[in-house]
Amino acid sequence: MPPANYPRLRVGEVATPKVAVRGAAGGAIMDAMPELPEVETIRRDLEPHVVGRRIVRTWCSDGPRYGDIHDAAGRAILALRRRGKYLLAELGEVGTVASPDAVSGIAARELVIHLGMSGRLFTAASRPDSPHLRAVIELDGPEHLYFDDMRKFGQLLVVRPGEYEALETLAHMGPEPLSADFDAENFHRALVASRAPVKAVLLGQRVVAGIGNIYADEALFLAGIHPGSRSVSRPQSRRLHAALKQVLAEAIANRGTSFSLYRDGHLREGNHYRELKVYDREDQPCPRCHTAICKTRIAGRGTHFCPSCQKPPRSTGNGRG
DNA sequence: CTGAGCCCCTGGGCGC
DNA sequence: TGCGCCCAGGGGCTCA
Repeated sequence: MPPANYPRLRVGEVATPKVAVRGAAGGAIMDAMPELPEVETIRRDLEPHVVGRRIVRTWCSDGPRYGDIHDAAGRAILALRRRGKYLLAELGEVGTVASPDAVSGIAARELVIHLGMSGRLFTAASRPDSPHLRAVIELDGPEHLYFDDMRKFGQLLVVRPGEYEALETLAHMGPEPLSADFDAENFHRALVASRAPVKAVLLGQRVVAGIGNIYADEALFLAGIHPGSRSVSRPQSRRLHAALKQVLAEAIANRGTSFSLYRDGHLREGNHYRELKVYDREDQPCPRCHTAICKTRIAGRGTHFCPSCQKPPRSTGNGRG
């Protein structure tokens, strides 16, 4: 069963990153962890509802992660962008009209939003009845923007555009994996330069942006690379480069992993959840070779891989010694 | 500087 | 049946 007291979305709300999903192995409920595809899905859903609107006022619950958004009041939302797992709402000067000219203008502030593990960002006509509501951004339209976050790992912050001193990860974010900036040769060089397990490099956000635990496991499986490998060959890094693009693009097309909703007492699986090859599939047969999927712990995270398709490197990481 | 590991936080699952 | 421990994880932080 999903959390009984977790607020159900009302009709008209959009994009829920936090939903209940049936674990394929044990029937366990797991959270939808917002990674790049989930955040991008939310961005696309919210964009037509918030861009061009003015922020009338804001409210935040107490806590170090939700303060400092009151400077957003009085500003128009010029654009809603995404960087890695962060949402960036570009805000205009106080009092300026959200005209098409203003929308194309230069932002005066940025509202930075990170959903953490359980954050939900959605628009609604009225304040949702939730014990985990952390922030309200009232707009000059029929709907307001709400941030709900059960586990309090999310973050809201208003900064001057591009000034991310308080956000170390965002300040040092690597290239967007689905953009031309994500260069295969640079990616290979970065992997070779690090002595950390390849999965830890993917999760680090500095070499490539937006990769979380699910898509790290999926991409490494697709590329046939052991997640604990500390050295990758050029062919391997090229496969991983392509696998990351493929996995993320497919997940976006499916509106992200774990987007099932709890309705009328029934659980429905998310669109991309059923496409997962290794994540949360411990002891189930590998879709490629039918070997049982293994689960271990790498970089402090649960890590799933096929021990047959993703063999650990012997010495140099290149099968040819 | 870099990698490893802990911590934050909450609720579901499960062991005793 | 009920209590309480353990787990999940993104990113910030500390320590070696």
